[in-house]
Amino acid sequence: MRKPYSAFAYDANDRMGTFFSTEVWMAATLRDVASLAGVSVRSVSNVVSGHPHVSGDLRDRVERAIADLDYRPNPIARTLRTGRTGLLMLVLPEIDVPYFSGLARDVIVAASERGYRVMIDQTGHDHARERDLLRGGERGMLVDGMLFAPLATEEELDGVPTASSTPLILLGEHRFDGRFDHVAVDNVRAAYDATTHLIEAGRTRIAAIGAQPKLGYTTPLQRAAGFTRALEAADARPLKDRILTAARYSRNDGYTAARELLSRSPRPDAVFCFTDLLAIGAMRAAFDAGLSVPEDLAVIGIDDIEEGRFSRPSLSTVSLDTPFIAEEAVERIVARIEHPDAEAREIIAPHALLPRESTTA
Amino acid sequence: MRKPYSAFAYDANDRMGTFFSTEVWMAATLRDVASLAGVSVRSVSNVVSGHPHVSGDLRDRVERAIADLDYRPNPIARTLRTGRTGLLMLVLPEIDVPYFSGLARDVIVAASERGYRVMIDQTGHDHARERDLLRGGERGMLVDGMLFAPLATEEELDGVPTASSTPLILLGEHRFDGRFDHVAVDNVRAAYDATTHLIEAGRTRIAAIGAQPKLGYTTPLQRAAGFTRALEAADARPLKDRILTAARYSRNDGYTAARELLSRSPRPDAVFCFTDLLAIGAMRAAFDAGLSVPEDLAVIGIDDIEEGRFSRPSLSTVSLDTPFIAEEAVERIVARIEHPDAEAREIIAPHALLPRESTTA
DNA sequence: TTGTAAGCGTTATCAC
DNA sequence: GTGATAACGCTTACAA
Repeated sequence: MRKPYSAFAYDANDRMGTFFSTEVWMAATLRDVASLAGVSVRSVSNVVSGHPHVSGDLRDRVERAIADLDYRPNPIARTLRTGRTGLLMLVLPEIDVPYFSGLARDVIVAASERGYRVMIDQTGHDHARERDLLRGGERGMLVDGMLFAPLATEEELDGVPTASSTPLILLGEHRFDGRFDHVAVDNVRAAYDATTHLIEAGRTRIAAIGAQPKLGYTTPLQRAAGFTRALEAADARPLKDRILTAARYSRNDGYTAARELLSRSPRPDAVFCFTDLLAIGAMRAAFDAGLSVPEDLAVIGIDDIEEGRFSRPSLSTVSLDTPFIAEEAVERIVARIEHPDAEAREIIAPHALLPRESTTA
Repeated sequence: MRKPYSAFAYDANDRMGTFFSTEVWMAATLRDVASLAGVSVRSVSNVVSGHPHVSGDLRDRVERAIADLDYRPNPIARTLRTGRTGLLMLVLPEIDVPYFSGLARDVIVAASERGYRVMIDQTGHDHARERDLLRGGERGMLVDGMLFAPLATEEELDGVPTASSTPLILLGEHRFDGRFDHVAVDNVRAAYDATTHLIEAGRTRIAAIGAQPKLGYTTPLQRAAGFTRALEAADARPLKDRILTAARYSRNDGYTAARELLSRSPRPDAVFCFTDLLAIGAMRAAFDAGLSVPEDLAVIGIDDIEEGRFSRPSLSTVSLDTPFIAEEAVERIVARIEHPDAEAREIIAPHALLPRESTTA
């Protein structure tokens, strides 16, 4: 039974009265439950919030009233009072990039295990938006904590008020300055491992795709560094202009860059793509140019998206363990919400080289 | 400048006093702004909410105070008062299924253009969860409206209180009973078109993948119906057990089902998959069996996910126009939030056959 | 153990 | 046009 409400016979202090035939239904409140059960709001609140000190008889009466009225606590009112929303915000560039949708999935699951729900914010590479989010714009008050995954520049991270603002966890970047909790990926090492794999497969003319045209994003810089370092370590003869840019890390950007690459002479015999999506595009470009992978061109990416396990050939890659990242990030943010002054920590997520057909067939 | 707060010298009614050296900072409230500007809270609220009746001088004073205090309105308090959260909830089975992450992306964009933000709820095929969401569980009060995309059964949709509950838009199903707004896909027709395309390509032993093992989900039933109808219309000789089940619409389910299919004799020469993801898996199964697509097996899906445009061969499919669906769904939900009693409408999203290499090379 | 009442930060209803 | 003040529905001292 839900409580009826009629405009001309409504009394805020005694809404339980008679049954009116009307179309408007009001949600029951604590006070309605209290007055139906003949107890105080305090007691009802105790029952609802699972407070320990309630006698069995009273609890029964209250629970019956709750069922009768189909009462559900209003989360907004509760939040205004307690300051806790039970909401986490996950900020990422684009939800439909497989790596990020996979991460989102894992974050949602991990959060729900700890009683939190997740709002997703797509920045769409909008820097003003990212900065606003970091400074805790209007939205800040709506969420208990933020998981921040976009490709951010170091400058962007500076000037973020560290105390006072919404608890924040950085995801994926590597540089750690002690201000924010940080679940990182060892990008330099991941790129190093991928490149070394190409070298060990006997490739000698190795290029890369994924540098950013102008902005100082940390991730691409680190992956480029790992690439270069691996070539130096192997004493490989450097290709001219060996790192191509890709603005968006889309399949199409990989396609375009690879086509450019394949028109060169001498043609590269291997390409390390900063993400799997770029690699997928690169492989397609090779086929369209009449080449075969890996015979003419070995291709490797980073991310281990499922698409690469089913592509033809299957895509060699470096797996980034998103379940670990998600799990750890949620655990950290929950800890920080409870202890805002705890020291910031950095956690490095494991990664693993996964050789598949695109480099080893 | 942000307002300082000190435990031993704090006065709720005059928090502007002196500057204390302390670590705890409180967010400024309307009253702080009012007292700094020397006006009433009412006037500040007017300015903040863009109310028309405010004199220029007063507005200036208030705006300066807002800037000085770095004041941001508290969305929770505003919500408690107005009943509007500015939040939409998008319910879907799994965010990392490309079709749904694409839809989510488009919904988030469309919502943000209308001043709404989006919470995503992953049901993970949990029926109890879906039902609870539909009945407006605790979460209901947190959002202004719900966009419901999971594969729901008809029984599930019955027993949902239609008035009184959170505004609801159904996405993707076809049956329309006039109770809920509905942005639908003509699943029967889409499946019919895909199947007819295979027939016209000269295929004679056509199978399908994607029926659900037991539950009465609407979408698979409709796609199966379209498939059958197309074969009947063409007077094609039916294959025995021609529709295989796939519990989750994953690449792997497509792979498994296709492998079963390809071991039969006579072997099918074409397969219609209820989704692109199943089709991707089916293609890989064909390659692993030493067959080629489309020569030995033509493959077509539904969804038009980007992955299919880059796969080898590229995947023939039926495009579902998610931007249209998202746009329309958000427009409908916003309209319904504003006019709860408006008559429920059904909108059919367009679809289009996209023949590609997997059926026509 | 349970009741009373004071806010949480807004918006909206009254007066002026 | 602007100023006091009462809600919105909940949690939680403080009392009993």
